[in-house]
Amino acid sequence: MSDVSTTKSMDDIMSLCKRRGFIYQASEIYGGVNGFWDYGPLGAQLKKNLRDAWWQDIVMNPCQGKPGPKGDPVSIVPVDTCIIQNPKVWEASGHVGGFNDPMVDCRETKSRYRADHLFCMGEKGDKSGQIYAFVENNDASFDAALKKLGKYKKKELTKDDIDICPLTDLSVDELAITVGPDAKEVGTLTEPRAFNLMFKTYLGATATEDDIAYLRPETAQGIFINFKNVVDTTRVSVPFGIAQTGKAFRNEVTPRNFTFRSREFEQMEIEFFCHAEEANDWYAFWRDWRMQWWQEIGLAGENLILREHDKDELAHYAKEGAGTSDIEYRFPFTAPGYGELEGIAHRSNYDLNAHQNHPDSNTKLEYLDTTRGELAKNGQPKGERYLPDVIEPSAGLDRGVLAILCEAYTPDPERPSKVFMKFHPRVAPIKAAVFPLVNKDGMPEKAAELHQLLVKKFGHLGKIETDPKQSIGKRYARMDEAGCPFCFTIDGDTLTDGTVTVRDRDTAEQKRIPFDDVVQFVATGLGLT
RNA sequence: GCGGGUGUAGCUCAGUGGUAGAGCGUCACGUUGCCAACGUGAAUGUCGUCGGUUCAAAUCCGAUCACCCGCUCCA
Repeated sequence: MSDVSTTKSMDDIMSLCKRRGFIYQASEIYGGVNGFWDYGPLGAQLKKNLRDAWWQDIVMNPCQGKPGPKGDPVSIVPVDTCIIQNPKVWEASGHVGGFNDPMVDCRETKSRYRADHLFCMGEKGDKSGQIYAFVENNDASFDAALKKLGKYKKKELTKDDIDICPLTDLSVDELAITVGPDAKEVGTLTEPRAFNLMFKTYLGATATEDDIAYLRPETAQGIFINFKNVVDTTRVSVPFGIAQTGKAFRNEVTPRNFTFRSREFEQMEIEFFCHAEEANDWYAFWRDWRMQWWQEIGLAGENLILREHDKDELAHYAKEGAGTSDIEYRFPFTAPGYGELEGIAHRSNYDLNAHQNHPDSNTKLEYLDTTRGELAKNGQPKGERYLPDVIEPSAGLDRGVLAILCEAYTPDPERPSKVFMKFHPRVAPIKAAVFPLVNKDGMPEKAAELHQLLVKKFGHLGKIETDPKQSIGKRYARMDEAGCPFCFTIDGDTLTDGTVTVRDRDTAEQKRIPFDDVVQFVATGLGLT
């Protein structure tokens, strides 16, 4: 395998992220806090640029003008919903149940099981003998437990000779005489412990159990609960999408792999609503276009893949739909495997249905589609009421940033910095740099002039750097590590013949262009023309 | 949550019981004419944290926190 990702060291990338101000450990001066990361000056701009690129290509100019499956323009509107919502939102969505799975650990085999997936067996009528646990719906596990029980009892046992009960029904004393699946010793299973993946907080100052609220574990539900508002107040019609970016929070059991699995993270989500008949086409459309988008933003190589989920790994809401695809990136820490950047899920009408049917919501969420239904006497369709299906392209912004950092990291022993960050110009935090060759003879003044010009023109897209100090090579090297695509150098000739040197980050090659062409050069380089 | 590893300057790391170091980076001044040039000078650390052993701890012991790896988990 010749891919570069396996030769890149995550330690080196993390070290550069710290050294150059991309990403810091959160609360570092207090020893850090597990699962949280702060973005430094370059990282914050990089992240904003990625978010802005998404916003531009999803909300402002959906799919860059690419028409949908039927040839119509893609319609998307934005929202910005709260991190804290009525807790009933999370009951309806299934998060309050699903995010509270109790787990059991085995001290002997170091295995962990979902407590509700474990069952145990003992000989009929024997209240004191050892109990043997096995994994639900796992014949091998069941047979092994039965065999161990038989060996313990020193007789052949069959299914008819045993009692079975859920592990969660066992008392502490019974757990102490239980042998775990795959275990040899008795009493190695821990008591079931709840792993609450949602962050809790309390509304109001009294902080009683009645005031519990949750930080959202995904931004999607904020969109679903506003579906009716958007339909009622905006001139949208199905098919259309609602998009938002924002923070979400999950109390991950094991935050790991730099920012890849953080407890606080930012999502970029679209919920695209369409008629069930068209859902499969829209699913394929979004899946392919989102893949193309990540490629265009700089993840063009073989480290990016589109992977269709197997049936057995589909989430509960996706069972009925066309499926789920992941756009995955081969990170240094996952190689040769991949880690998820974005999931495109066909959620059918699971979420709208759940909210409509929650006993306390009491709101009809059905959409009246006036383009469907039988024709009335006047020749107009009578309309059809339905809960739209949903295609959900849900991307992790922090994961996108991390993938871009990993992809951009390019070792190059030939250059002074030994490494440069090959960001796509669109996401590069520093768009251009202007340097006087030396800090005298009118060059700094000329450089300041060009710098101001570029700031005025491109400053809204990212940082325009300038620096009159130290040697030119040192300044180039710094820009290499920051991933600045273009450096313009003012020298003596600039003052006489009106040209500047432009240095290309990726090739380190230099050429002279007229001072007056610099703005156009940058515009072209950033893909603005 | 389990097991293993790591933790010393911004980064990479040396330092195995006796006055905290190096390289690079950063900053200042000078110099400098296209790839971390050079000269001079400077700043930066409760050696992750807390406790213990000791006349004496970066060093030994314990706990704890964070990160990395393997499990586990992952809407």
